[in-house]
Amino acid sequence: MATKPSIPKGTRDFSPVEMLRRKYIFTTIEKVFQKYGFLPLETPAMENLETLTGKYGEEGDRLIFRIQERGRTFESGVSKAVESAGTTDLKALASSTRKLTASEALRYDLTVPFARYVVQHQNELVFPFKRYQIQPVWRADQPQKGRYREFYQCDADVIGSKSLLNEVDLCLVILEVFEELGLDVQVQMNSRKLLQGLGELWNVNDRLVEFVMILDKFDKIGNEVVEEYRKAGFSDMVIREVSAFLDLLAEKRGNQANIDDLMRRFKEKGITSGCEGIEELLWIQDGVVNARGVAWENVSTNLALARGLDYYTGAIFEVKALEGTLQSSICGGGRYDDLTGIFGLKNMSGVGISFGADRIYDVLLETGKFPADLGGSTKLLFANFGEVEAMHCLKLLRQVREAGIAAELYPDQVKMAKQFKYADDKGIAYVAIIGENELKQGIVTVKDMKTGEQKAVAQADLIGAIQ
RNA sequence: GUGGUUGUAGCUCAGUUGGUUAGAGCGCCGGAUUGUGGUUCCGGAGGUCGCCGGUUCAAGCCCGGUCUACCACCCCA
Repeated sequence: MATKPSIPKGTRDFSPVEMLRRKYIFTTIEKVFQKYGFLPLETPAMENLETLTGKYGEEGDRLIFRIQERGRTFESGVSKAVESAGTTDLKALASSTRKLTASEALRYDLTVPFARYVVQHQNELVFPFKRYQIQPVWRADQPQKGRYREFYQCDADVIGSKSLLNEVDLCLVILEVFEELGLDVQVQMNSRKLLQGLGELWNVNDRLVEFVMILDKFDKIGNEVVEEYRKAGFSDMVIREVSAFLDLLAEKRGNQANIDDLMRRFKEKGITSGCEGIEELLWIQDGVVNARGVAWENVSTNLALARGLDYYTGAIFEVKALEGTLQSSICGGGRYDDLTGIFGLKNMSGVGISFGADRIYDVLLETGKFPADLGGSTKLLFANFGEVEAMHCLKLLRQVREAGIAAELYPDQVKMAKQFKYADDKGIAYVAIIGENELKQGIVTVKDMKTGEQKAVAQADLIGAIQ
């Protein structure tokens, strides 16, 4: 017997009901993007491997799905590797074999392909270039709740402008999208410059990435990060400073006093990056408040926020749902000063955000926030009484459809119970009955499936009867 | 990639210290109702117990492996 069919791990099928909900999310996001002047872009599912490698850090490289090409089997890769390396040492061969068996890969995110696109088409684009992109991405990760190997990202980026107005605009996009979706969220901001300032302040810049990664765990494990710093071998001075800093943070996160104090210390020591970082964050916050007319307490600074991506250089954002049980972020983004530099185009600063549609879906489902009626279902079903009646219905069917009403004719002449059950299962609002009697009299019996009421109307009045 | 939990009908789950033919509810199909769904009543179908192997006279139950989903780490949307 054939084994049960299945799909690869971390991937999903989407049923019609699920698709209606997903489209609701996509169109909500897309409408906001368009309203802010972003234009659509699509790039291929696969990129050249070298376009992607080295852009997401060591861990990211491992999570890239490589495509094994025709005629480049693992065996041929191994033998070529042995040939060129002149060794049979397994470890030495592993990496070169991988390179020889794949030269293409599935996209890992939308930002890097976007950067590649900008560089390739720099002469045709109008800068600042604002694009949005809603497409699936793939990661060879270990699946978990809210973590898939194939999922959609909804990105909006502005490239070719250093203005912080772009950051403000993107914040407004985030707030508007979640407002439209009816979801309470917390938008957290931080700045790479500020984090670098901290590094200078405590003299840990030689290990800044490691330092920041541990700091990022603060939200999750709290003061245990102090222990992590100790384990990682940071000096007593650093540990003392950090833990005092964290105490302040826990007490009054994002508090003005906290930030003022930090600013004062940056100034004393002449740490310009730290000062800039703080000034920028305050400027962005002012802008958001100014635009909306009111302070928005759900936009806050989180000095312990980091984002793993190597390319962020300025402000960074992360959004978490305040409802539901999902702890991971549902939207993230930031400024990157030199993303296109690696592809040969210098001085192209950009800033972007990315919505995780699949996670947003999970949260909306869990919290019951999807609208009850997402449309998509037929409004009127013509019952089928046989060939003569069906032929007659086709005319009416066309009229109803021309009026913009989704309608269908049951394709088979089967007993009424079955046709009504079909209408019921599909959530069809009305059933039009034209049997022998109705045909003779030129009328149609219309049944309201919700109330069960039934009335006979002239066929010319059918459309009026179902609105 | 490392460690842990899990898997029985389409769905949610029972299944005793290993012991005849593996159960329930919901759903599905048929009938009561040859022009009426959602309610009611009657009947029916559907499972090599995730997959492969082992122990045993005997395995849904014990052991090993593997896959999936989930959880922690890592990282992230």
